[in-house]
Amino acid sequence: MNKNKDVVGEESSGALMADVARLAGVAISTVSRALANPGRVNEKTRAKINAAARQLGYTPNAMARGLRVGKSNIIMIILPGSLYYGASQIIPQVLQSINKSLIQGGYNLMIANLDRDEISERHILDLAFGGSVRGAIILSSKLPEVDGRSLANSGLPIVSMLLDMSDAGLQSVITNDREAVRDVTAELIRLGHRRFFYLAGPEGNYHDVERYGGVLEALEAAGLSEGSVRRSGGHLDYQHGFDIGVQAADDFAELTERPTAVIATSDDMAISFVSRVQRRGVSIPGDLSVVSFDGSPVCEFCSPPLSTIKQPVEEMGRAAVDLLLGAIGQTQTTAAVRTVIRSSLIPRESIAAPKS
Amino acid sequence: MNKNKDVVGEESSGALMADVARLAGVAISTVSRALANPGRVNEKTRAKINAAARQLGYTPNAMARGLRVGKSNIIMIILPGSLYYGASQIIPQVLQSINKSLIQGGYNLMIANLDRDEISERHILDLAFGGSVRGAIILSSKLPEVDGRSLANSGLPIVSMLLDMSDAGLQSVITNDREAVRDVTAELIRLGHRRFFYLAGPEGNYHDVERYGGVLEALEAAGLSEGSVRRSGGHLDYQHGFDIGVQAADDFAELTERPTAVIATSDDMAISFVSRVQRRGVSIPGDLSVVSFDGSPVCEFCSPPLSTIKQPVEEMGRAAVDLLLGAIGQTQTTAAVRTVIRSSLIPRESIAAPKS
DNA sequence: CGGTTTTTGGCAAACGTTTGCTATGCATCG
DNA sequence: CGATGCATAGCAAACGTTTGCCAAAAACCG
Repeated sequence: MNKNKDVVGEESSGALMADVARLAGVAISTVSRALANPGRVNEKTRAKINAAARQLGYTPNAMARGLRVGKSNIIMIILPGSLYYGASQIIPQVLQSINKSLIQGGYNLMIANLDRDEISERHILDLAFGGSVRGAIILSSKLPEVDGRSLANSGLPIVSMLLDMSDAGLQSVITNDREAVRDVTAELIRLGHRRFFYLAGPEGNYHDVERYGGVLEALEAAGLSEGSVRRSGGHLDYQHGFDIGVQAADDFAELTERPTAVIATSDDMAISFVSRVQRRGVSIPGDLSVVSFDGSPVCEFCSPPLSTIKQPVEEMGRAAVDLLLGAIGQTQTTAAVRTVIRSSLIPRESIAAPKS
Repeated sequence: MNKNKDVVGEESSGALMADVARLAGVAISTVSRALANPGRVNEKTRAKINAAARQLGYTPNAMARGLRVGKSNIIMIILPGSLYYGASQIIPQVLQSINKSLIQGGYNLMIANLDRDEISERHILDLAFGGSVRGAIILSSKLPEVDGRSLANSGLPIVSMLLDMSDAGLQSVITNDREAVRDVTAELIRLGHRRFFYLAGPEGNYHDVERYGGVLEALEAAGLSEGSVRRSGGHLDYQHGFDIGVQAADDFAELTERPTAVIATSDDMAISFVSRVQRRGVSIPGDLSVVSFDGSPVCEFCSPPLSTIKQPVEEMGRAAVDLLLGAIGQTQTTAAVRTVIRSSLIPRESIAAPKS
């Protein structure tokens, strides 16, 4: 469009390596080596080449490079369903953390959404098999697989996050869901609670299984029966956490012998649940203690401030990237391992000893 | 690794177009045309080719294609700073909406973070000038620019979102910040409020300027002086919304003649502010009405439920993608236009007439 | 049935890098 | 002083597609 006479010889097509070579008075191959390799070219020539490159505003073409070396520098993150829940920032935080680590390693992050349809699976497989991406971080329990192509044998390094998929042969970075819930349940028992209300995620979901497992372990350890806990929810996804909490408040209201402590599998559930039962006159923590999972910052500003188990999202993201980049470096596929990073309870006023 | 004798001739390198051609007994070029072009090849040959492709699990190499045609199918979204705020899901929602629309158009989404450092700017410029991306959606008021390369003259189609950058020549998809705040302020005035407290975003920030402008417009229209509103905040970024609210609660407590209505520029600010002033015995909406901006779902479950101006994030995302893909189709760069999608107030219990 | 048009398929040249191999220059060594 | 080695630079062949151009075949027309 606009021809500016000065230093930036901007053609609409952009400067090529050949242009740089010409300007610097060397061969193309020398330019390539000067820009990428370390000591392969004379320091003086390199300086000349760098100057020429800068003057032309030269940027190497990533696709040409990728084609030649057979590698891309793009990592794909496979997200299940929605990117956002009610108030939880888990996924965005993961994204942020992963992206940051990736960039430091010279990689770029591409988003892939794995919905329940075949289209999105095919899309992801095209990315994987089409050489577009160099590795994947997956936050879903289902590996895309269509028409005999499966992400599992794409040859790509894959790391699982949040879910333990080491059984499926994937390096997994997870938190100690079960243990964390067990500990907080034990603490509630220690405070004197004997009847529990559990707000469940989708039936069979990894997190729900683990977290509920934690509750049961604590009950058993304290000699309490499985009947001490009532489940609510179980049919909705985590992204509908608010709805689950609202529903659960209704369920709760109908109970004759009311539990004294609530364990919610996500902050969203806890937040909407608390809001609704308070409206019905239930006092927290007077009548009911509440604790939930995720560690959303907003919990601090609820009334009362909500106790929550904080997931170490940043650390998990970093760890996942480290593992992935490590795997990219190797030729060997390392045996699947679990990397567990501990969650920790942030105790706040929503927990107290039961009244009676 | 494992050689399976059956249908999936999976070499570690993957099937090539040449393999498909050989299996189908045609030339490479015919395969290319059969897979991409519409009517250029006989229906029967095409069927044979499709069968062969499927049998081999063939996936075209995206980088080779990209190199040849000089185009990628990746769109980059340039995000300023953090991906997550306190409880607001604006950015994740944008991401989700954009990604969804993009995939339908056959494009992929790459994330680029524009921090305040030169590294990230350079990174983005490399992406833009290196042919990696086909277009960009930017959520920042600053266009990356380093060493004479500037995103502005990268030749890429760019669409701005949330911020009006039509002055800088960018198509912009925005909401009516100013008007929405003006209307809600007017409504508060109508209810009888005369003294306002305004929780500000960072000084000079587009959204803050617009929203505060809306307040002032409403005041003026009602014949109230600019002194009717006190500002608090202004030095922190939106991502520290909770901190702003906490701070503002302190400021508020020190005022001798207290405002009766609060207008917060983000839900986060409102949430933490409300939490803190309630603790000091301020009753909402009895002593103080509160309204904020964003429309975070969590506002419904605050006590009292918070009135908030809901941004049409999904729609804006869709619109931005439509514009971008439109611009990609054209050779002409269309003149910069603003696309405004209206926000709307979700009225809840946090607003009432002032006491006296 | 020869000539003309239309369809269909193949050849080979791009696209912009990287990199193995070779050529050159220069210093070092016997 | 000739031979050997080492550093540096250049040539040209890849990488896996797409596509302009041409050839062959088929269909159509007079």
